[in-house]
Amino acid sequence: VICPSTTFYRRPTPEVARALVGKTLVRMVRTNGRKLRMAGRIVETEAYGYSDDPASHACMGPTVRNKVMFGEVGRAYVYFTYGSHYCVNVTARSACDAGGVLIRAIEPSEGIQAMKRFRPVDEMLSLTSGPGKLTQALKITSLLSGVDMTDKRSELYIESGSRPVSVIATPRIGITRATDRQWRFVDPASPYVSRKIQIKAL
DNA sequence: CGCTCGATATTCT
DNA sequence: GAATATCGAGCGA
Repeated sequence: VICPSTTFYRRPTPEVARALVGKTLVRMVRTNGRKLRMAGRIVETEAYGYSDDPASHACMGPTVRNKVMFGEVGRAYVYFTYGSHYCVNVTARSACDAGGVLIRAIEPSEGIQAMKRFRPVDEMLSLTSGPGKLTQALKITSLLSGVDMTDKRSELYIESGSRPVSVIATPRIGITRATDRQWRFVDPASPYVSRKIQIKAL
């Protein structure tokens, strides 16, 4: 098992977002000298980029919060929103400027008991089927912002996974600008996608 | 089931 | 002061 390198992330952000569907998100937690591994298959992503993307945190230029998006690719950009939720991105872009890929949902594969401890829920399907849910289940906070996700030694990283049979592009969710862009990428076979796939109006 | 609405704090205007 | 890359309780069908 290998980790996609910085080369993988040095491409147009929507292309990276699409390619990340099927990869494995890994979270290592150290507790009492023990290593605990939690992992899941990425089934939903969204691309955010560029100064010409009005929906992106980066569109107004670098600030204290978003500066990671302007740094090296393949790093974690974690932010806090709506007063109670964290969201995790991987930085990615082709050339200058900025960009990142929001990880919106994963399908749990390893360390499920641990995830349930960090995020107690009745329904298994509610464990990691959303950007704020999966960060809680994997114990991801802004303390992890900036970590190198191309490195196995990190507490949070991405491994190569299995290629999905198909990937569908839809408009992004929860934003008010640039809603026409098809920059959300979903594995339609997974029950863990955060919302039903929108059918195009005829 | 599906939809509406309120919580809550960090960030930027 | 306003907005926010969300979630879940509460309601009605």
